[in-house]
Amino acid sequence: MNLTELKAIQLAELFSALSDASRVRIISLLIEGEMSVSALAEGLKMTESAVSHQLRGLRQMRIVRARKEGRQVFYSLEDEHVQKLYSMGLDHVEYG
Amino acid sequence: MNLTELKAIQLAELFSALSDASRVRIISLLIEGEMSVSALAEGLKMTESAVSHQLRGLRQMRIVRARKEGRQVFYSLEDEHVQKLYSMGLDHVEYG
DNA sequence: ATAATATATGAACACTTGCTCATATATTCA
DNA sequence: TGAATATATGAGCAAGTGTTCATATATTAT
Repeated sequence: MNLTELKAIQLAELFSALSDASRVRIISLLIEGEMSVSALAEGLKMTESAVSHQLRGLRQMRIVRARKEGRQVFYSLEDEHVQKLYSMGLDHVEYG
Repeated sequence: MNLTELKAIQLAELFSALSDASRVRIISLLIEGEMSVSALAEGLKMTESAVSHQLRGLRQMRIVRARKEGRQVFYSLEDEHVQKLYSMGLDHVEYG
């Protein structure tokens, strides 16, 4: 297949989105529907700042999308690709 | 789904296997069949030491398997899970 | 306007990661 | 046995990551 270095880097970046337990947990919540930063922070027992920092990275990778409503910002998954990767990975961890 | 912290960590570890361009390229070569450390090093233009260090990590994550033959060690993918993650990720990068 | 609330951001720091270089181990060959 | 070859490993280091803490920005309520 002779993967180009560029694509190797892009692939690595994509998988990096799920290479941290906090981000995995954020995504696992967003799979169930959109959530505000503070709701995520409470659900994950993380500070809002830490969640916000992670969301920023996920936003830049186009993994999540932000929707502002008043002073809250609701995040949701950008598309179904990451969700598919997530569930395939979970299968591997659970029954692999 | 209420992902446990343990599973979040395991998932993150699994995706970490593919979160670095060198490892992605190693895996992309191993998808085509088993290879010795030196063949990988040459194909990837990496030192054998660097390749060996990465293979060690992949071995510990049970992503690759080692088969010794004389003084060479041939590596191959442990199962098809990672290959599936890889090709799904590649789809996303190429047409996503 | 002022205060309160929700989120974002930057700096700082501890921790991790991936490499190089030197060295060790194992195997084959002379 | 000793030299050569293939791989593995440990130390050290530069670069990257994820958090906290302080502060900034935006929005709403009084």
